Amino acid sequence: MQVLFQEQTINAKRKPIAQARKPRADSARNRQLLIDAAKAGFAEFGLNVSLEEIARRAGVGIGTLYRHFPSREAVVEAVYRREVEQLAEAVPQLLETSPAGEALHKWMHLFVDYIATKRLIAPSLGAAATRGSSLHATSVELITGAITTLVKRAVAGGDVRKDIDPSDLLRALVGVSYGNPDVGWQASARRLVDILMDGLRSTASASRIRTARR
Amino acid sequence: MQVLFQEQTINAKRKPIAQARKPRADSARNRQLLIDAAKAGFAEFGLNVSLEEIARRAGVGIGTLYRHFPSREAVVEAVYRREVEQLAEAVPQLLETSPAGEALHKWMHLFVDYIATKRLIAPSLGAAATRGSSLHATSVELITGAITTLVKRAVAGGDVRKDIDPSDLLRALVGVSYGNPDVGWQASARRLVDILMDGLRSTASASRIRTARR
DNA sequence: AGAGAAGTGGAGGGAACCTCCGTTTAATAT
DNA sequence: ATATTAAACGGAGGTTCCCTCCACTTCTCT
Repeated sequence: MQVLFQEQTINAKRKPIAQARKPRADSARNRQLLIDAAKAGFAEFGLNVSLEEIARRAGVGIGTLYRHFPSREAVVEAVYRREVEQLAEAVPQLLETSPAGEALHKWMHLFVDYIATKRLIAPSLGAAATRGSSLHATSVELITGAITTLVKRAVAGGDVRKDIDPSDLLRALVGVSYGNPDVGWQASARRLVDILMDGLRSTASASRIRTARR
Repeated sequence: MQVLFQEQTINAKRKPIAQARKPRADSARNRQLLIDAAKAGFAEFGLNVSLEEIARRAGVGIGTLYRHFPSREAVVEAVYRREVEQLAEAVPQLLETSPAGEALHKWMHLFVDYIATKRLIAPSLGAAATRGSSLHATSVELITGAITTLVKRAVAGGDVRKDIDPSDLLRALVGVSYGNPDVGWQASARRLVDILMDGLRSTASASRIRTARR
């Protein structure tokens, strides 16, 4: 006790300016585990999985979940946010391991998966991601950046035709993924992506399909 | 007991075919009270009012609510259904008490209110009212019928110009009501409705505004 | 008026939400 | 290496909501 007091006196000026200590490793890890568990839970039980089930799957206590995410909506938003980030982060990784054309193709399939989760959680995402929100803006930016990079590289590598506007391609992907809300849409979207990719590759008919300007 | 038996014997052939007895008065009344309470509850507390709160407001037990509506979604659907019915039923009543032009005008304001509730409960209406459902079909039919009648009468009465396509007008109303999801949209929609009505009345510029065919 | 069908109310069991706080653990100081 | 301590953890438990069940009441029809 005396020692304690002495120490305090000696270190009285210890924190003149907040010098944050390194964040704990387990905290970050648990956060990731929770997001993974949430995504899996949504997929398996639908949007109304109990938060306790999510915590159980992540192998953490319910209190931990609530410390990381104060509400259900915060959980949903985190899942969505990470989904978009992964889509963006996949780009360099794909470009490293595959030729540019193939990288673009694979990414387009990832995009279909992304839309699948987005559709699933959209109702609960609610106001957080409406047109105009910062979340929405960030997502659009990240995704546009990703596809632009991929297209540029594929064009540079001669894997796809030169007259591709990345925004048009993105619109095509969205169009392929939305609008058919039946059960088989995901498989259908995948097939359409493959066809789209074939179209991109063909240099022969470069003049036949003409994408609208903007 | 003997009497009982006799009666039964005498009336043995009472129900050769299911002959429903008249539904009880209190049942119908409670149903209405519940729908009213639900609409009020949604407006006051949002879409997640507890069903118990709704029952309380209606002055009935929770059991009664559940007998009438087996699920939350059923409650929401009933509210929506009645909203549409009221919109249709308002027509003859308006035409009785107002000149045809004014009746149309008033109805258009009712329509804005209708959209307000519809927007509120849409998320929970979910699959029940998607394009293609019978609920959706019925609603479109009722509403189209209503506005068509009103327009016809107003034209016949000389209150509005002759070149009005009811479907176009309906589209305009929808356009005026959707698309601006901010807080002031309802007031804005009302102002636009008034302007629209002024436009309908003016016979002078009948050629200036030309509605697209279908 | 009396019988019985139909409807009612609300207690109660179960599930999910969320808070609170005693315990544990990782990061830092010694 | 050890001590210290801020940060994070876990989960019991209070609260709220959901929904079922059934003893009781009320309405309709004879």
